This record gives sequence, C-alpha cells and structure tokens, in this order.
Amino acid sequence: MVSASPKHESILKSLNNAQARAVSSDAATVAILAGPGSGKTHTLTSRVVWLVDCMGFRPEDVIVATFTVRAAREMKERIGKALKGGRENKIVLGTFHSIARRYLSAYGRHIGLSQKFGIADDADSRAIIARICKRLQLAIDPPAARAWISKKKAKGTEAALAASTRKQPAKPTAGLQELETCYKEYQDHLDRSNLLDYDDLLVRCVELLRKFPSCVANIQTVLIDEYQDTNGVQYELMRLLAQKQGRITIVGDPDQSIYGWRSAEIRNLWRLLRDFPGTDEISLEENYRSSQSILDLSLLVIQQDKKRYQKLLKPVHNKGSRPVLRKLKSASAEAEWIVSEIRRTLLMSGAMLNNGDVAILLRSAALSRHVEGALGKAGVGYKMVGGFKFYDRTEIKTILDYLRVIHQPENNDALARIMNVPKRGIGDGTIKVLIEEAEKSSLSLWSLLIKHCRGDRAAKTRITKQAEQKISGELLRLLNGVRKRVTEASDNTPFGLVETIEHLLTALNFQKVLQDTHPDDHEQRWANVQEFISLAADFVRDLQQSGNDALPEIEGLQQTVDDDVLPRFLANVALAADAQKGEGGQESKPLVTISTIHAAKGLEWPIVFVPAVYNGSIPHMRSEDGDEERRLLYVAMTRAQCLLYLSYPVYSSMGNGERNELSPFVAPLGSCFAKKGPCFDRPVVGQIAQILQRELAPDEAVFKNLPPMFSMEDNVFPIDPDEAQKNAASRPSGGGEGDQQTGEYPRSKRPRLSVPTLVSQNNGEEQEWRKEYATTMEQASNFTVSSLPGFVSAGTHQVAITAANAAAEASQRKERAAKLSASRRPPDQKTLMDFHRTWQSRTQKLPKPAISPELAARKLSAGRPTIHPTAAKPRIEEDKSERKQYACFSSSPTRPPAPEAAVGGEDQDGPPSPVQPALNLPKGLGGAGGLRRPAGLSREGIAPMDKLKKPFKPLTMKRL
DNA sequence: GCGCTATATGTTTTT
DNA sequence: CATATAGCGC
Repeated sequence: MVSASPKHESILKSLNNAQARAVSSDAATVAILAGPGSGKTHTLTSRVVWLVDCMGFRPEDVIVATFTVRAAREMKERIGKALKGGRENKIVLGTFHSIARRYLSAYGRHIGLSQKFGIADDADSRAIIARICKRLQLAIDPPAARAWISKKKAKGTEAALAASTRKQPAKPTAGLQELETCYKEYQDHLDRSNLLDYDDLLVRCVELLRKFPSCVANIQTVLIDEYQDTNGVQYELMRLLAQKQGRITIVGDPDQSIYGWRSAEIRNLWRLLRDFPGTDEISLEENYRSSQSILDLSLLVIQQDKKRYQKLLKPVHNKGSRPVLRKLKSASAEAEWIVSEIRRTLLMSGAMLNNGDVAILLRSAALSRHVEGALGKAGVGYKMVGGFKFYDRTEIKTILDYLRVIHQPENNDALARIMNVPKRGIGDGTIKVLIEEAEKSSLSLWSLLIKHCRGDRAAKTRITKQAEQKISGELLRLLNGVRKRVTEASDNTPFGLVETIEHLLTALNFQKVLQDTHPDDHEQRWANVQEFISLAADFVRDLQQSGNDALPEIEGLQQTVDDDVLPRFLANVALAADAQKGEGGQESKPLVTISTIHAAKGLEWPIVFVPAVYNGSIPHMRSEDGDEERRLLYVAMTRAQCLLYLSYPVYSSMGNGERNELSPFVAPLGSCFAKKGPCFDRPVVGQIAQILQRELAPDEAVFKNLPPMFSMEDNVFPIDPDEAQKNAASRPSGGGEGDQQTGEYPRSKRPRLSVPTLVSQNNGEEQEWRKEYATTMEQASNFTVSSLPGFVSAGTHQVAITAANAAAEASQRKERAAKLSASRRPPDQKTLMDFHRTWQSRTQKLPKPAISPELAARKLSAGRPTIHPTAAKPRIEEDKSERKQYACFSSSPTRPPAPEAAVGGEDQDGPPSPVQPALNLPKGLGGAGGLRRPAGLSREGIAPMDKLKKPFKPLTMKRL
C-alpha cells in the first residue's frame, strides 16, 4: 500500500495510519468516516494531491464538491500549497451549486436553457411565492410552501419516482392541491424570468448530465466533502459527475449532519454502499483538536441519541479543564459574563491567547444582539460570520438589481424593485398592476415598458405623465446605455465591472439618493457601497488571476464560452452569500468570532462559548427533529480545543419574564460541568499550552499585566442568579458588576412570583464557593466519564505539570501521542459493509430491513465495531422521511424525547449530588498526581495514557 | 404617491 | 421588544 517513492512519502508523512490508508486507497470508491477534529480536510486534500501527483490524473479531470463556499476556498488553498504550479485552479472545485452552475452555463443550451439564465436567490423565491399565494388567494403559508417546493426538488428524481410508484398518495388534501398549484405557478414564473433557484441548479444539472453524459466524459474522479449533508439530488449529481469512471471519495460524519431541514439524507450513506459495492471504508478516530474533557462531554451529549452509529473519538490531547455550564440571570447578563470571562481568560494566559482564539457560537443569528452589544460596550473587536449578509443590505441590493436588469431585462422582480428607486413617482400599486398586465399579455415587464414608451402599445395601466417621462428618459435610457457599453466590444473598450457600477452610481446620483432616503446613516451606507465596489474589484482580479473557470473542451459537444464578467459576478453573489471581508493580505488585530453553529462547522477555536443553551433555543422551538438539534450542540461543543463554556439565561429576555429551562440535552449531564470558569493556575494554563503547542508565558508576565481590581476568579457574576437576587435584597452592595446587574433585571416589571430559594443560607453562598473552588482544583484529573452509571470510559489519563517541567512534559506527551497513534493498527473497518451485505441479502430492496435488531446486533458485535448502525436505523430513517414530507401539515412538531436520566435527577434548584466527592485541597497544590481516586471511580478513569496498549474499548451504551 | 402612526406579529439553520 | 405591515391623512 505504501510505496517508497519520495512523492508518496511526502504526502503520507503527515498522516496517521488510517489517514494514510484513506489517502492511498486503491479502491474505486472510498468512504471516509471522520469524527470531529480527525483531520478530515487534511485527508481529503491529501487524497486529491495523491490522485493527481501519484495516480497521474489531470487536475481538470478531478471534481471536488463542498457545501460551503468557505470550505471550497479553504480546500483550494490547501491543495494549492501541495500542488505545484497553480494546478489547483484547474481542478473543478466548488460548492455543488457552483459546479452545477458551471456545467449549466457551458452546456445548458443543450437542454433548452437560455444562455443568460440568472439565479433566483432566497429573497427572490420568497417574494415570488408570496406574490403567487396572494394573487391566487391560496390558503397556505408562503414560507411553508417554499419549503415544500424546495424539498420536492431536493429529493431527487430517483427518490420521487420510487415514492410515487410505491404508494399512491390518495390524499388529495386541500392543502396539497394548493401546494401543487403554487409549485406550478412558481416554476412558470421562474421560467418566464429565465431564472433558476438554488434547487433548480442541481435539478437541471442532473438533467443535463443524464441526457448528455459526454459533458463529464473526462472526469476521472469525484470527491465529496461533508457527505452527510448531501440530499437526494446531490447524490444523483455526484453519481452522474462520476459516471464515466465511478471513482468517488466521500468524507463525512453522520453525527455532524445538521442540514436535515435542507433535505440532507443520512441515508445516502447506505445508498452509496448499495450502488458501489466494494467501497473501501475507513474511519478516522483520533481527535487532534480537543481536550479529553471536552470530547468526553461531547460524547455524552451525542450518545443520548440511541439510534446513531456508534463512533469513537480517541483523544490525543490531555485532559484539560472541565467544561463549564454557567447560569446567568438574563441574556444581557449572560453576554456580559462572556465578555468578562474572555477578558479574564486572555489576561490570565499571559499573551498566549488573544481575541482571535475565541468564538461565540449561536443557535440562531438573532441571538447575537446581546453579545454584540456587550462586546461593543467593552471595546472588544469582533466579527460576525453567518447571519446577516452584506449583499442583503438594501443599498447593495438596489445596485445588484440594476446590474441584474442590465444582464437580464426579463427579470421582472428585479426591475420592479428598482423602478421607483430612486423615486420616480411610480407607486407600489402601479407596479403591481403593471406586472399583472405584463403577465396577462405574456410580455416581460421590460418589454411592456419599452413598448409603452415607444408608443407601440399603450399600457392599460394609468401612469402619470411625469412618471412616464422619468421611466423612459432616465431608467430605460440608462439601462440600455449601460448594457450597450457592457456588451458591445466594438467601440473602444467595453465597460469593466467596476466601471459599470461606478457609471451607474454617478448616473443615479446614488450618494445623494442615500442622503435623502436615509438621512441618519447615509454615510455608513455609502461606505457599504464603496466596499461593494472594492469587492467587485477583488472579484475581477481573482478571476483574472485564477483563470476563468472554463471546463475542459469535450470533443463533439459544443460549449458556450462564457467570459462575461457580469453574469459570473452575479452568480457569485447569489451563491457566495457572504462577502469575504478578510481581503487576504495584512491581517489587522485579532477579533472574537461570533458565528451561528451551522456556519462554524469545520472550524475550531481554543475557546468556545455556546450561550443560550435552553429549551427553545437548543432544541429550537421550531425544529422538527430533536436529534438534529442535539447534533447541532455536539458540533458546537466539538469546535472547542481547550476551553468550552455553555451558558443560559434563567429568565427569558422577552419581556414576559418567563423562566428558561436548561436544554434537555445537557440537563442530565449537569453534574459533569463545572459551575464556573476554571481558575487559571499553572496546571490549567499549562495544559492549554500543550494542546495548542504554544509557549507558556512566565508567571511574572501574567501578573505584571493584571489591571488593578481584577478578579482572577470567575466570581463577578453570581453562580446562582436566583440566590443572588434574594441576597441582594438584604445585602445591597455585594461588590462587583455582578450585583449591579441584579438591579437591571425585569423583576420590576412583574413582581416575580417568589423564586424558589434555599432557606437557611447565610453561609450557603460560602459553602457553594468552597465546593466550586475545590472542583476547579481537581478538575484536571478527577472528572471522568466512567463515573457516570452505565459508561465505560474510552480511556483517560492524568497529568501533573508544574511550571518548571511543563515544557519537558509537553514533548514527552507529544511523543506518547505519536506512539499511541502509530502503535494502533487501524481497526478492522469492514463492519458497516458486513452489515450492509447481510442486510441486503435478506431484503433485496433498500428500504425495509427485514433483519431483527437483535440479530443484527449479534452479527455486528464481535467486539470491534468501529462504526455500527443500530439495526433499527434504516427503517426509522425511512419512516421519518415519510413523515417529514407532510410535516408542513402537522401543526405539532415532534418533541425530542426527554433523556431518561433527567428523571429522578436534579430538580431545578436542588443541587445534584456531585459525581465525585469534592476534594477540598489547599490552594497552590497544583500537582494532580497527589489526588486520590475517589471511591467508586472505575480504574479506566485514571489509567495513564501510556499504559493503554490495546485499542480503546468501544464505548458501551447501556443506559444513561 | 408619500409619509406618518398604530397595530400585529412573531422569533432557525444556508446554497 | 423590535420590526414589518396596514391603514390613514396629506
């Protein structure tokens, strides 16, 4: 398998055994199942390099598909580093959507697609559907209709076909009828406007590749990142792209499947195994990212899902600090606590950690408000990724709409939006009537206007003389003029993209328009426009630099050469969603990252905060799939390398003063978390330094820089807000900002029905304090998974570090970790395949496994399941998808089952019995070696790493 | 057609 | 509680 050639060597040397096997596998189809932090991207990029450099495939015959633009960018960059000579630019690399767009713009006319199709973005389809529903007076919820249509498209022709032959729907629900009508109208509208929506890009590309397989005749191999997120169409597309050679490599992790709502089907994994027998399966299990405590706890969360593949996460790093679960009073207190904790952590680390090492991950973008406010107030720089999009700002959308109409006059929606911007005396009503008139006479709005203004055909709609003049004199003339300058290369040089935009801005006197319409913040908006221009300039530059993304010539099939910048720019805007603000070169100061959890997938940070971990946020009240919400939390937690903080506000920030309930995903695990941030003494900081392989700052450096009045502990905010509130009444000035917070509380609004409090406590707080303190001290060694009932730990170890020997210890550890991964042979990987065969031989058809769970479990066991699906899985999957299809009709979302352990566990206010007795150690005794193992702790809990020779036992899951 | 005020409404995730 | 929409007066 491993050849001695230097080329091979250089690729393989940075890989562990399993990774190397994956990279160099000779199998046509390779499935890599990779847990978080297992070097997934590195493996995939290495395989690309391997295929090109060692297997000799031409870069232009390789397709790499990712799900996000960011992943595509990163992949390209990393491949570029390994492949010499800029060959990465020749690889067909991008998101599924952008790859589909490339094929469609090159060959689309063979399936009757206009040369100049545009892309309907989210806002477009929403608006179109909303209009249709209103016009036809459909009694359906437009967003639901949109989701339904999208699902229908995303399911893929194959699945749709199967579904229709299997069962006659026979349920002509009134709603269904309307949905169908809406679907048809919507599609008609798109066709008329020459638009494809996101799903259409995939659907039409599938159609193209079915009818004209020669488009991809050159393709040797196809690689898919984040495979667990593929939906039905994407699966078909993948197969079709690879149809010539059938060589496919996929990388994925079912536990990180968080796009079910976008019709991602985990079932595609089985489909792949069914359709490509002989697939080589490889699991990547070593986790190079996170501390052991973080991994252990993340596993506890994900294992609440009883019907997932069981997969291992083998920690490579040290135990680290125990993750924190913090209770705050309100969302704003939560935000301020986060800021104070960031400050404390960074200061206590010396200069080892900075803002760039911190991420705040949110379930929904809307939650960022408080956090942004608090960060801003404290003067901490931050960047928000995901959520609001630059291109969605009204001033930018206006310019984009102008550009779109220049490119595609028949785009009625875009034209309608700019007709009266700047004000030309055409009201919404008039525009609506005009559109309807245009649709009735099957004209585009554009041609209707042209005809009207030329006098060829007077519009029935009454337009004021003044408006008419403005339309014809300003709007039409301007647009026509620019279009001519852009397309006609005859005279002079045609307009470039930037020139076009600048010309538009001048002609519209856009700055003035902004001043008039937005007197308050026109400066900011104008700055955005400037930014937009520079983004356009960047785009043009990148395009020239990386050559255009033309596909290689295929004999006998005519390509449309598409070297217009404008359509490419517009497509890029629609498909890229967020403008990359980084602008490459000089990095300014490091910034805290605020991100949605979805957008954070694939990334990592030393310090991660996950606020708002309450029922209704995670799981989100509107979610239909509780398991997916749990996976979401898992993804968030596994982004953290060293420090992980979960938190939630006890009271809802929405006026009504309702109490929030801790998320059911963490409620049963409450006792596994620390109740406040760690004390950053040498051992704690030393472990962070080890994981990050950074230089540990000397003590003096740390203390020298501590500001006066700085609290070294996480004690500025009360551990228990209810308690604090009660105490605040009797003891007004407790000291610190925390107590000031107390006053701000919505309590005044509605006299809080007495919050349950413990009665006796004068010294209660003090006791709490001591316990917390002890926890901090022992956290480095005592907390183990195995102490929970029903769990066998995957293996843990402990370390003792002092400031003096930290460095030596670090190198030893590295060695040990290296030995560990080297000594372990890749476990037998065939389990999933075995299962599949057994299952297939008994059932023939994909859905409906006829095998009993017990039998399957016995077949599988053999003690070494790297991955094994629970036997019931396929059926459940199937059921679910059936249910989901009609989900928009059911008013009651399915609730996630409450984890069993929650019952009988802690109550709201009764502190749980701690997992292990709190040891009360004197401060400063940093050495963890002296700690005794508390009674009842299993041996595995503290086995030193180097004692573990054999592979870790798989985690057994009896009961939580 | 435009701009103001009162009301309701409603609160994921992304290509 | 904060934004989008609807309705009203100019």
